[in-house]
Amino acid sequence: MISQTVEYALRAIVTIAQHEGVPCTAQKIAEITQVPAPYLSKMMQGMARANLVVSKRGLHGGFVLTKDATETTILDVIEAVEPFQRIRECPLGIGSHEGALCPLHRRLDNAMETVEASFRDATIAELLSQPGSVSPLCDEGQIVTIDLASSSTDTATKTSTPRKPKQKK
Amino acid sequence: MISQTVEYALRAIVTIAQHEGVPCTAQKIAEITQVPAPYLSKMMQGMARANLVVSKRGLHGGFVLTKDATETTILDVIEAVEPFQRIRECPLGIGSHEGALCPLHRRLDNAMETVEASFRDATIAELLSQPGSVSPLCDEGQIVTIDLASSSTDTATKTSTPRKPKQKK
DNA sequence: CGACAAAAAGACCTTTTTATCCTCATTGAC
DNA sequence: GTCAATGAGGATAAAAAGGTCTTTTTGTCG
Repeated sequence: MISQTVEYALRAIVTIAQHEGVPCTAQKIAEITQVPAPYLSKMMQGMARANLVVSKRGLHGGFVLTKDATETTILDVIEAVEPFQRIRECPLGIGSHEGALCPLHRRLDNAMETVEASFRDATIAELLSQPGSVSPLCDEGQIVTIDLASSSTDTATKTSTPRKPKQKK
Repeated sequence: MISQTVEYALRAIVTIAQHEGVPCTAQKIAEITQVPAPYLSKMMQGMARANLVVSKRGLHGGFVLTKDATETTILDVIEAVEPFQRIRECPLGIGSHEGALCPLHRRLDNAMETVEASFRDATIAELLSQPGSVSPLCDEGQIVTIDLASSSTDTATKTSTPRKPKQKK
């Protein structure tokens, strides 16, 4: 129901949001979110075009949120990578009055409306670490961050370390 | 959000339900629902396997609902053609406790849960013609039915698809 | 300035979904 | 029993989604 691409995009945005202000390279985001790096790159282009993120080239470049995490919604992200499709008129060409859908399509569209509303209502900020909750992107207790020091080889020692839901940098 | 296949399947089921008890051939259903005939055939096989419909071969054969339209839900139809996918565990392998999703995936799954519930709650019967409502499958006021009388020779306004002479063996 | 790091862009490949075709098996009417 | 209508099923094809690779552009830093 939610496409792979949308899933990827949301993971990426959450990751960027977690690093508030510090540019994340496509490579790093890909590692953290486990999204194929070249594909993520491509997606990020779309998100940049949609003005969700700003890209900075060159050394210490990467992606940063354009707006605050409280001002970007899940729906924004979805729309950026593939338009959310509501049913606005009858899929069969016949008898199409604007806004007058048959019971079937009305039902389907109602469900979509609910989802759309739910996603429009959810900001990225709400998806970040919250007290008493599991951390974003599912790593129990520990937030996966970019280790700016160790740049090349090893990736984030993912030891099942103490649960400390505190966003460190 | 709703795949083409699901959309087709629902149109087909509604059409069959409208003809309460009278078998509908794949050909007829395809015409009414504007679904590619061979593709619809394939789908119907799946629905028959899922026990939503019973197929009858031979002359005057076709498809009929297995149960009453009040006992089949939209969700049943969806499940028949492609399983409804909830998020049960973290898509990233890490830190997966059962039932403990991160805020992102919890949000997404919540939306899915709502949709699932909505579809489980909606029976096919509710999608049929209702007083004061637009008719099923969007044809304003008029229900599209199979014309049983004119079966053999050329029938109504068909979209540039002349009946091709079946090659005999 | 020149070397290097990073995103942008676009060509290409793979898998899944959607759609078609053709032959066989079944069934009811006569 | 014969025959024509009808679904079943497999093989194939076209289109879309998902994914990879290479080159170009743009920026930072020494």
